[in-house]
Amino acid sequence: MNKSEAIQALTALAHDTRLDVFRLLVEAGPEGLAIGNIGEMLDVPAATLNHHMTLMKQAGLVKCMRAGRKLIHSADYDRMDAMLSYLTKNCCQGSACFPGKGSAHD
Amino acid sequence: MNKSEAIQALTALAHDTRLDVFRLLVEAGPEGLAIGNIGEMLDVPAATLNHHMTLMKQAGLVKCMRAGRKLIHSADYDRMDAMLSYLTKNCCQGSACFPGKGSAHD
DNA sequence: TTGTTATTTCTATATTTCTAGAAATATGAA
DNA sequence: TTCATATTTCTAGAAATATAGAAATAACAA
Repeated sequence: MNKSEAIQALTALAHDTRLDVFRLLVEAGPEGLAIGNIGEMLDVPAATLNHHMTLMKQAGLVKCMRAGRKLIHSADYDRMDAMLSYLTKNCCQGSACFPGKGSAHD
Repeated sequence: MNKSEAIQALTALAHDTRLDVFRLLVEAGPEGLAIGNIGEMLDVPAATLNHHMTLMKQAGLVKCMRAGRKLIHSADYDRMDAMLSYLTKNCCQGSACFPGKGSAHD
């Protein structure tokens, strides 16, 4: 992951609705959720939600597969991991900012 | 750290210049850097840089102390750690998104 | 006090992001 | 094909963020 990808992922999470969506998708696990379901749960109009999902997909934090007429969205844990890893490696010089704690991402 | 604080910290890092600033401050260590020095290093006008520093200070990622006529800014590692911890705990359900890796933030 | 350096505030403009209704498109069922 | 459901695209206005020049403020030195 490079810098602009990391910024994209950070931006994707730095929004109230999008953070809610990501958490829902993490809870939902690999089976994921359809946009319609997410929209109901969070009470967000389809067009607005679609805009946010597009950003998250572009950032790579959300994957999407069609199942019939539903589009199943799920969280990409690896991408999230890569972003956290980028932050600790490139912004915190390894574990430098976590003295005595070590890193989850060696 | 609560959700809106986490979003504030994510937003603070999700910007090209601000991410550069944070990295510079991490490299500089506890001695920190004056805004003027940062502005020279990154070639950003003082007013623009001040705007970004204000956001980062509000997000708690940057601390600031006066030393003579210079204002020394330094990275707040604890805040960064708190944000990463919030993300893994609240968005990834503990170590759920890092199978077999454990967490740096227990 | 006067001057110099460092930073912030004021201000305005430019740009980007957010929101969501309406229309279009895609899928599958009857 | 016709209909219902699911999602996306189009569109436009609203809101937020970014940029930076100029003026104001703060600290210290001479």
